[in-house]
Amino acid sequence: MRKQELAKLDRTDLRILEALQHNGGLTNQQLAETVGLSPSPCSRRVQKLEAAGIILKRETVLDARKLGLDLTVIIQISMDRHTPERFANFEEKVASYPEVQQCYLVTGQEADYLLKVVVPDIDGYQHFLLNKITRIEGVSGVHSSFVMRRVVDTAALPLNYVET
Amino acid sequence: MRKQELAKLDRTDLRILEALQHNGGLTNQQLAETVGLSPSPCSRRVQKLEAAGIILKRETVLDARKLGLDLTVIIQISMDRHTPERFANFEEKVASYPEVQQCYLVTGQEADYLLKVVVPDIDGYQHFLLNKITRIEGVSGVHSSFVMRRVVDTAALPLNYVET
DNA sequence: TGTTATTTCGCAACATTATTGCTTATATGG
DNA sequence: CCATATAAGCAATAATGTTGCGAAATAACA
Repeated sequence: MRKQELAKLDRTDLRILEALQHNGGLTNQQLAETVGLSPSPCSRRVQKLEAAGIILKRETVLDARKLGLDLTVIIQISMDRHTPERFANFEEKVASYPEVQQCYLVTGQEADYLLKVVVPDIDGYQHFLLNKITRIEGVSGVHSSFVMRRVVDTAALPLNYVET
Repeated sequence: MRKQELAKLDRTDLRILEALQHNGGLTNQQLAETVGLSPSPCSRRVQKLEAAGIILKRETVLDARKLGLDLTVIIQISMDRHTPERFANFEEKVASYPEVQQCYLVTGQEADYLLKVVVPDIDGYQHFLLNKITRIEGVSGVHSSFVMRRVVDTAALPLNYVET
């Protein structure tokens, strides 16, 4: 995995990305006005950013509470054997569970994987843990932290670090 | 904070939400075809879902690597005193840092807060930690886990649990 | 610094898409 | 089984996105 080639972006591109990060529902006209451009070059820039893969995808964020999904859990998982096969199998299983919003392979002695899962309630979580996670081969340790308050939750990146 | 009143949604609403979750860039026409509806009732349903707050917002997801943001870190933070003032101050500070994508107040003895932050590299992380996080009053313990691989990363909720 | 080449802009025309009014159909409840 | 309410589809309208092209600005080079 070679070092990613950085695209050359000017301030206008960054302003576009910044605006879209926080409000993906903006129309091209609104976006154009926000960044001080007429609609046509604005649209062309967005197309370029999509073609370059800098804009990965659009997501629609739903209200979990209003859908009866009241429990979010952060799970730390450790594996007994660190073989590529175990890891591949674990990742494949985990990726197939709709409850899993995030799964990262991380450094650290306490855990190999960090997961964020969403379920309706404790019962649902117990079921998920016992019937799905702990049944995956190689899972040796599980530690759960329950989310009490969501202070920050966004996909927005710190674009202030990006060179122009 | 009383129990959230669940909206009554039929299968069509759920199909709309499911489609939009994974592809917020769908046009209303594409969405209508996906869920087997003509464009007008489809548009009206989406408007209702937005008005009801079930659709919270649209986000545009960017490629961190292509922007030179190569390091994602999960930070566990513990506080020395669990007073509301300390917590409020911490949360206010944390919410103002663009590097912070997520911050949750969680249960557990190891940590009070779990953060996910994005920075360009180790240097940037060190700077963030020393000049921002550890300077917040009350922060007594910090443990960092570095993300090596992103297995799953989505905002999509498990709508299979939602009653129709 | 003058000149050329390249890029990006904005206008206007065109194409596509979203939205609204209204009628018809489909459920719901008495 | 009829009355009422809810949602669907069609067609017209409104709004929005997109493209070609000439002008302007910017950058590159002599």
